[in-house]
Parts: sequence; structure tokens; C-alpha cells
Amino acid sequence: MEKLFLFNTLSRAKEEFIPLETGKAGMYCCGPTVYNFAHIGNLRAYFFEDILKRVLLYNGYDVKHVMNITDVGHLVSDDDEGEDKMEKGASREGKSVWEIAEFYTEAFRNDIAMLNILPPTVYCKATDFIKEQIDMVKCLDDKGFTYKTNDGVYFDTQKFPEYGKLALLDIEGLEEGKRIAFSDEKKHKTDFALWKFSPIDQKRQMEWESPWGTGFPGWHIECSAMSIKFLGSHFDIHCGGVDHIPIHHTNEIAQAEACTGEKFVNYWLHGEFLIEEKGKMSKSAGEFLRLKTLIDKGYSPLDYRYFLLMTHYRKKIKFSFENLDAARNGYHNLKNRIKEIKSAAPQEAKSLSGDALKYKAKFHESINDDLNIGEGLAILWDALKDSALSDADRVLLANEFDKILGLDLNKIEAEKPSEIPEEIIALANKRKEAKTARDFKLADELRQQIKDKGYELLDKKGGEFEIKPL
RNA sequence: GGCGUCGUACCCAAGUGGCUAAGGGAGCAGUCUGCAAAACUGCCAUGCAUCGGUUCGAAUCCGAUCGACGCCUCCA
Repeated sequence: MEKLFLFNTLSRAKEEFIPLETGKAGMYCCGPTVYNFAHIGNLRAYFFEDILKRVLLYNGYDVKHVMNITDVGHLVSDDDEGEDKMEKGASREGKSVWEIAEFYTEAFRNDIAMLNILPPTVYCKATDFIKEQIDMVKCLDDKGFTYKTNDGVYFDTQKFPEYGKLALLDIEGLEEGKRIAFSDEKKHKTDFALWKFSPIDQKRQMEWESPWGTGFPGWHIECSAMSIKFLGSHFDIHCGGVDHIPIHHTNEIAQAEACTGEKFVNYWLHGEFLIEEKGKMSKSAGEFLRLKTLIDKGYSPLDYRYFLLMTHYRKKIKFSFENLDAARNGYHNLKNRIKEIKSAAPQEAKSLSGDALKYKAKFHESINDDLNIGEGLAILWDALKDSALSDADRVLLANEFDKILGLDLNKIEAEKPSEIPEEIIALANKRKEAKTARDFKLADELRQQIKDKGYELLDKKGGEFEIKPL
């Protein structure tokens, strides 16, 4: 098996991937909170995880990919009035929180399917595993890692000496309550809620009984509880966006390791943000770009996938329509070139020749070097332009690389003569005559007529022409 | 205030100590052509934010400066 290197946030270094169990890889990815549509920045994270998963599969691993769906609301802040994102979404749309969750989960599945993101092996909804979450809080409670306040059960981070190791947190330097009203019942600024109580005077749409009182799970417990349920108390890979490093994943490690007494995860991988001119894309700002927005503007979802393929997952990518245009053009040219090669060599290729194998090896090396897809894409371009390779080899390589790229390159079909109506052919022949007679005015008129009827007339060498449906 | 990341051509971007600094887009030129479109071919960074240092050798390591961004509620 080829060596695969991944950048591990824990060590801030590329490390060789060694699975816990030979030939298998367990992977947990933090999924969406289904209170609204995903914006294109959110989708970048799932795209990065898709590349990771495809690279693991390419290397022959049997991948178990688990993703949570956060369908339980988390409070907007510690001191808010009990309204959360889910309930806000529900009241905004006049539906129940359960309906909201169902609707946006479906929208999310559609979005990732359009981007050719392979669906996870397991989708797990937070509300389906409340018992597991309560059990985990109990476990922490029994081991003395918790304390109770008026509004919930908290994790006492001072009892977990390694707290913050993932984020290299300088806890002293954190500004308590910098952007949030701070609960003064918390013993330490980094302590976080494991279980929150429902406000006494209010009936929440989502609340459950627990040994500590009616309420709902804290902000981080679902991921630890569900990842352990599906992948075991110690598993290979956990990923998410970079924003998860200092809080969410830091807290997950604390909870999980305090409860199980084992190392939680071997490799932590984080995807960078997509940013706009004015900075990070966010939903709270109101307007945000969805995949559908791009489609409405005439882009295909795979144009956006190509855009994401152009850079490395650990680098910020700046979104602009100018850059998306560049991606669309590049993708278009790529497909065009493959179509031409396929048209020239319609026969099925059998296996790669020596030179083509070198390209394959280079590609494999690139993607195994911490998912260097930008370099992989360049290798594809080089191969397609290498005249020393046979057409059959080039087609085979494109199909091979597409296992990672996911650009539907294998679906490109050779140009086949389409059925052109007699009427159009007659018009084209008339135009040819006009051209020969150097009556260009008439020739242009005829070409326009053909265009109006939905066909494009292209001139070829020697006065020949080609008709294509528009 | 603390912590973290980044700065490679007009745009996106790979390269993180040693071969002419990948690739894509845009642009320009050419082939073809009455014109157009498409396609193909060629050109496009003696330099990698700036200034110092280490080294036989630096885009790559170190330091300083400037600039951009992220995190310290929730968030991909």
C-alpha cells in the first residue's frame, strides 16, 4: 500500500496515516445544523471531506464515514431567552422544528449530491441519540468532571489538564465574554454546558427528561456521543471546519477522553474557509450564496466543484464570480478536450502503457501528499496535452483521476453525429452556394435563420460545414 | 488584549533548502476564415510582500517590518 500523508491538527504536521485496523478507516465529520440552507462556504467543508474519503478509498481502505445532522437547537448564547436556531427557523417559516429539520436535511442531501459528494456511510441525527448523550453526561458526572448551575450541567475544564491541546490554546489569554454575555455561574471561562435546562416558564418544542431535569443536550455532546457509538471510543479521523478547532473539537476531546479514559481520535483534519471580498461568508449577515444561487446564475454545480478543486483544502479560497468564471471555463475546456480525444479514439482502452503509468503514479503521489488536488489537476492537464500518450491512454487516465476529482469525466461521450432535420441541411446547403457565389449578405442571413431554428452552423476547411444543435 | 493562519504574474494557484518557479483562467500573436464561432500552436514572473540574516545554495529556514484574514458566542 502506498504511503498516505495527512496534516494532523494535533501535531501541526503531515503524518503518515496508519489506521487502527489494517485496511479500514473510520471517519467522523461534523455535519450541518439543519435550520437553514447550506451556503457555498459550508459546502466547501463537505467537499474537502469528500476528497479525503475518495483518497482513502483510492488507497484501498474500507471507509466508514459518519456524519451527524444537528437537528436539535443550540441556544444563541448562554443568557438568551431560550430561543435557538432551530426554533427561530421554525417560527420564521411557521413550521414545527421537526418539519424544519426534515426539510433542510433533504435540501442538504440534494446539495451534496449535486456536487458529486459521496454520501456518508451513516447519517446520524442528534435527536435520535439523546439517550447516548445523556449516558455520556452521566459518565462524566460519575467521574466528577461536572458541576451544576441554575441553567445546566457544565464540564469542569480545570479537571482535564490537557484541555486545549488541539487548538494550542493559551487559556490565560482568552478574553472571557469577548463577544458573548458571560454566565457568572461558570467556574472557569472555558467550561461548557453538557446539558441545558429548559427555561422554567417555557415549553420548548424539543426537550427531554434527564436525571438533572428537563432540557436538551449541550453544544458539543452529540458529536462525541455519536462518533463513539458508530466508530468506537478511539477511532482514526475526525474532521470539520477550522472554526471547530478552538471550541467544538477542543470540547469534544475533553468530554470523550475524560469519559472513556482513552485517546479519542488519532488524526484531526480541518478544512479552511471560503471567503468573500468582505471576509468570511456567514448566514447571520442575511444574504448568502447557495448552490442554487449559482445554478440560477447559469453555473453548473460541477463548475463550483472545479472551482474548489483548484486550491488546497488548508488554504482559504476567495470566492468571486470572476474566479468562478475562470473555473467554469477551465472545466469546459477540460471536458471539451476529453470529448475530442474520445471522438478520435472511440474504441475502449484496455490498460495503461508505461508512460501513462508514470502519470498515474505521479497523480497518486500528489493526492497522497495531504490531498494535493491542485497538483493532481495539473497532472491531468499535462497528460491530456502529452502527444506521446495514445488517445486510449489519455481517456483511461482521465477516468482514473476522476475517481478523486469527481467531475463526471467518465460520462463524457464521444461526439456523435446528431440528427439534423432536412430543412436545416437544405438551408445550410443554400448558404454554401451563397458563399461560393460570394453573396455574404445572403449567407449571413441564412446562418441567422438556422440559428433561429435552434442550430449552430460552423464553417470547416474547404467550404465544408458542421451543424450542431444549440 | 491573546492565539493562529496567510502574502508566488492581470486573476486563481502548485511548489516549503539545490535542474528552465507546475497547472488553469484572462490577455496578446499566429494557423484557419468573406466574417464569426470553435479548435489548435506560440508568448506571458532573472523573480516569489519589504528589509536584513543563516547557507556553497533560499520562494522555501530565522528575525524584523508592512499588509490581509480567522478564532477567543453559534458557525464549514
